[in-house]
Amino acid sequence: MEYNFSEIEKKWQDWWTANEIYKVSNDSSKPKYYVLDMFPYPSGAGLHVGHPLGYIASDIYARYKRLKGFNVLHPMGYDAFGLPAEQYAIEHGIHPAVSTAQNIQNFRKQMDKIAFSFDWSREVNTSDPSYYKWTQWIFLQLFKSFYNRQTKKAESIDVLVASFEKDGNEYHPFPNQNFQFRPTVNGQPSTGNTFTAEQWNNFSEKQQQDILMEYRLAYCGYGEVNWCEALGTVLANDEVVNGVSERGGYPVVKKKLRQWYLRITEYADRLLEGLETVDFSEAMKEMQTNWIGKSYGAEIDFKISDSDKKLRVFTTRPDTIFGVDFMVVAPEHELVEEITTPEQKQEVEEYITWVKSRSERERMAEKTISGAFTGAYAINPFDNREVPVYISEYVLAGYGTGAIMAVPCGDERDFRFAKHFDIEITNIIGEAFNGKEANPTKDAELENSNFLTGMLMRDAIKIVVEEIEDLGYGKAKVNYKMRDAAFSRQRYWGEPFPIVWKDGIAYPLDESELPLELPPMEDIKPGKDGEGPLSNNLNWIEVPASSIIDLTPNPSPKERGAKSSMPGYITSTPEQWKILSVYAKENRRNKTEAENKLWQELRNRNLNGCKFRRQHPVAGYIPDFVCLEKKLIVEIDGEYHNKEEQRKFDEVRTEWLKEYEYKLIRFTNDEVIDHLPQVLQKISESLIAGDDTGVAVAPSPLERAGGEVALRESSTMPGYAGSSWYFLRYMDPHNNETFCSKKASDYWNQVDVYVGGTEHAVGHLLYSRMWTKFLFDLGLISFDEPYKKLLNQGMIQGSSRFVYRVALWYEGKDGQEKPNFPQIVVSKGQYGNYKAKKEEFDSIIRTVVAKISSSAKIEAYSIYESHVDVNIVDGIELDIEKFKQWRNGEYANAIFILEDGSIYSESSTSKYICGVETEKMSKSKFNTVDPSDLVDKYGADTFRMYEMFLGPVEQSKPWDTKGIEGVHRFLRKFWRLFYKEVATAPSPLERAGGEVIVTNDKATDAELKILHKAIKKIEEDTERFSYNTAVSAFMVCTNELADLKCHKKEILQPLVIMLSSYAPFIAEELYHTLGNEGSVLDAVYPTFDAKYLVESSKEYPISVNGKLRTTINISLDASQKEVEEIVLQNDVIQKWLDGKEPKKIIFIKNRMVNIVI
RNA sequence: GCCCGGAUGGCGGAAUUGGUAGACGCGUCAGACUCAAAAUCUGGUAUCUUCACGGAUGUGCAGGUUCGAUUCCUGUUCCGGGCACCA
Repeated sequence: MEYNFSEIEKKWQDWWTANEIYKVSNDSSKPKYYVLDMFPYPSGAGLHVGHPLGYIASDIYARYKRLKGFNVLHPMGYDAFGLPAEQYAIEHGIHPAVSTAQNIQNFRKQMDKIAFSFDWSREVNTSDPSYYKWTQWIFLQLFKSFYNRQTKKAESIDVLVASFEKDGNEYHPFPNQNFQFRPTVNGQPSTGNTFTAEQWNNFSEKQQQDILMEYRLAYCGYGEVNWCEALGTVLANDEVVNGVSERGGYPVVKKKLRQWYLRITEYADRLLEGLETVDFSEAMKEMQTNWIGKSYGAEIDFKISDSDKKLRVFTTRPDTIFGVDFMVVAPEHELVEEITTPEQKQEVEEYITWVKSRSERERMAEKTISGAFTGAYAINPFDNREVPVYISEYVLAGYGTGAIMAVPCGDERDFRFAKHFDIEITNIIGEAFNGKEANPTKDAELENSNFLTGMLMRDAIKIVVEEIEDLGYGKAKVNYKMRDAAFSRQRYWGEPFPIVWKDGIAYPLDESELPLELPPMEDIKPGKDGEGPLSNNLNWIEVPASSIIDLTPNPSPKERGAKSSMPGYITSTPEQWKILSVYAKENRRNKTEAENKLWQELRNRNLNGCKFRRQHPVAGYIPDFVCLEKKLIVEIDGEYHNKEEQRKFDEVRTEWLKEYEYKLIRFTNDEVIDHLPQVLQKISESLIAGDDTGVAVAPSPLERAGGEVALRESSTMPGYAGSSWYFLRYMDPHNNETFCSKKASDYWNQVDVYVGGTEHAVGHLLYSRMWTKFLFDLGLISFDEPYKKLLNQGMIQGSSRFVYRVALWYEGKDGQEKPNFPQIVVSKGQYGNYKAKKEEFDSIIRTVVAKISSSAKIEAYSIYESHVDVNIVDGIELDIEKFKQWRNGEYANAIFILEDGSIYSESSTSKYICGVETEKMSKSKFNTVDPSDLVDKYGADTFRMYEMFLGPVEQSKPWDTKGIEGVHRFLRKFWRLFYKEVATAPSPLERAGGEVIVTNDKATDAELKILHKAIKKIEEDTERFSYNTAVSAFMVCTNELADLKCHKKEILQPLVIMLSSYAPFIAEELYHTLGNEGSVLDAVYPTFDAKYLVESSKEYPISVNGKLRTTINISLDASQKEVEEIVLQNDVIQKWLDGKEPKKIIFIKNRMVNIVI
């Protein structure tokens, strides 16, 4: 029988689904194992071959662990909030919920083909209210908590309030030392950053709340963002290029906006300590450590000359205090304005304006020195030396105190700055400084340094710090590079904050009001003054103030009878139409029985003379039937609608259509088929009612509240909110009482293996580690690190293919390309000639042009590289016929100059060779490969094994489809160990007569050796995620068994079981071929027995002076002396010794022998 | 600019602890089967040199440590990832 993968894969996929083979219980006597993939963002582009790499790796491991007797949790879901969907909505008018639902369906379809052992009953989606209810809930806990530095954990804010009431903030100073606390009590300004219990009790509510905000783990503050006025929106650093927006090229400036933050800095030390308890790569730990950036140093205050102001700097090198030649302050530092002298004012302001347009990335990456002198001088507290104060972009406001003391002899940037501004450099390290470049050493002896002179810098640090503290010039300080995490986005498509503002105070919603659902909005555009799009939705954003005080639930938009400011159109915009009409056409083709039945009645104005349209786009939706005049939509719920996610989708749709003042009625499939007359009656009634059923407009909240209105937070949460805790939700995905029951999290505990890319090294991984620690502090879970082990998967890069297009210019055409002239493309080798042997190539082009037109004369020509779809290139050879059809026949009439310089015709023997380059995989580069295409062609098993065979999981590598055949051949060869194949038969049909050839004969030692060698290798490799070598071990052992013509069940069954984690379909089929009942997933992993691999001798490599000269077979029992004798007698060695005595003979048992002469 | 990775035949890669560099697969060449093609099977395939045996060179580049280095150290080049609103 032939290995018919499509039949086999369909068969077992259905069988597994029917038997719910992947369903995992929280209740099992087996030990647990949790294998998790990083959340995918369901992008519109669908999966490409890079995505499944990690999923296959984790799937193999999950299946392997199951065979090893574990209860394995291996879930999948979607990180579905995000900017791309919102951007798509803005550009195409398709609601994010809709495009996201479509994308998810597409992802799921693609994933299902690859046979992942995901327990889909646990699927989560961060944009689903039943999920983000708990994201909001955790946010509220963060909001209601502070970090108690005494107990080193998060605690309820009530604890803090109680402490304030009793002792003021004596025991809990403000976490942010830069915070300037200046409330007035009874008209008197307070001093310092402390307040007493009495003061606290006398503060107004607003004052108290402002103070508490300084402690909350989720708090609202102000932060600088890249603001683009023209787009009315905030931009990411990489969306800003040279001071203008990447999209549109509009100016971008820094702007302070109100932002929510997570006080992750409070967890900095614990995040560092935690790294010691987890199994992450050293590189990963290093990246996180560097990100947190803990450094020890000192804060020193410098007085400003002729002023009462002080400039506070942070330095890690207080030992260089006598080498300070100038100060540099961040341009946005609040002191700048106060200390700048009138003469310098203009220069400073101009510089600040310029810096405002620079992204932080640009500022850090900039090599060119820039800055401006403020005109002010700072006084070194130790020697009273006055040094100039500059501003420069290389000092960032957010790091340290936003000001540095510059020591040009010890710091490279300071040195370059000094050179640029001609500042005299003080040398405090003698010969260690050569005057040409700074020397950042800590090991030089200090000179010119007052009381430190003669000391080693390293030792001086401690002494200066003590001195600084004693003299009151400053204090020792631990600094972190990490900043609090900005937690709000001025976007629509994210979790709404469960916060209501009134008189500048943030009130949390009552937990019973969660989830606070994202309201449907038709037009997603930025709000005013940097507010999020939600601020435009007055019906949602405005809340009666009374609802805060008594915490009564707010009426839903539905209850309020939302009415939007709808634009006039009743059907889709041209843009929407363009996209949706394709789907609509598809839907019309694939009509169901019910749809057809109803359509026959509705068409031709059968019902009240109203015209119905079928699958006609309305806004961003395609209703089954719509009567545009009466604004009535009729939907039929087929099987398709029974799915959970589809229902959600439908709810959104209904909500939306209401906004358009459409009415929607819905029937089930069965109703239409079995009760058509009743259905028609109902539609008819709705049509009549439709005449006067305008949506009632309820009074606005403002009216109801009698003018007392509070506002919801208009920002939404960032992408990492939902993904910071999702691993917990999988444990208990349907729980309506809590985010995850303690019982479930106690059972599943930490994620044992977490698979994902290094691009998440410092973002997602740090945030989710912090959330875990927080939930642990509150006692909600019993572990404080989410991921026990991390496996980093490499990226799969695209392998782009190029054709070389000749652009011709003709005489008299003014540098214009002649229209209607066939395209000319040249093969890669000829493109090489164009560069190397121009004359030879010129004559080819002339010949070609002459052939096309005798009159055309070329003035000049040049050649451009142009991406071509990798899927129509076989390796590097272009499929010319497919290429001619590509992109609607853009190249249909093209002339191809082949590798040998000839012109392509049907009888050509030469080929068209494409250029190759490794680039990021992206649609615009035509180098994406859809896994589904490969699965269709070779089967999921082949695809899975090939992805693993490409190379180590951790390593990035370019994708090349070419090698997949080899893996496919291996699976067929493996198949032939079980089934006889008449290879010489002329057709597959005739070859299919082969029968099962597995025998129950006793295996020979040689066969057992092959088997156990494979068990050892494959088990070890699987255990350490070295899948490429494991696949290779399968190949080796299959080749060896085929050579021995071994068809014994004793040998084959263990192999099938091992193979099942890599190629589950073929393994399941062959497992049944061997006569087993049940699924191979529940088989037991074979046990390795070392006794089959015992060797008595080894073919030793013999080197002379480290160079291999020969090999000799020597018994493994031989002693060094015996080995020396054997080796020295060997002819080859004799020759190399050339009569000399060896100085030394190195013998390492079971390894090698080396003779040193 | 800063932090983290990576670099081995024509290609993807192997060498797990410093011990036979190139396993396995692709590609390619030759052969078998076939009227032919496909499929399948067998064998060769780092480079240079040699009729051959063999020899020399070779793991981005330049050094170093070692009896011995793809592996350890120093420097350096190029490529990839991250740098806080892409996820």
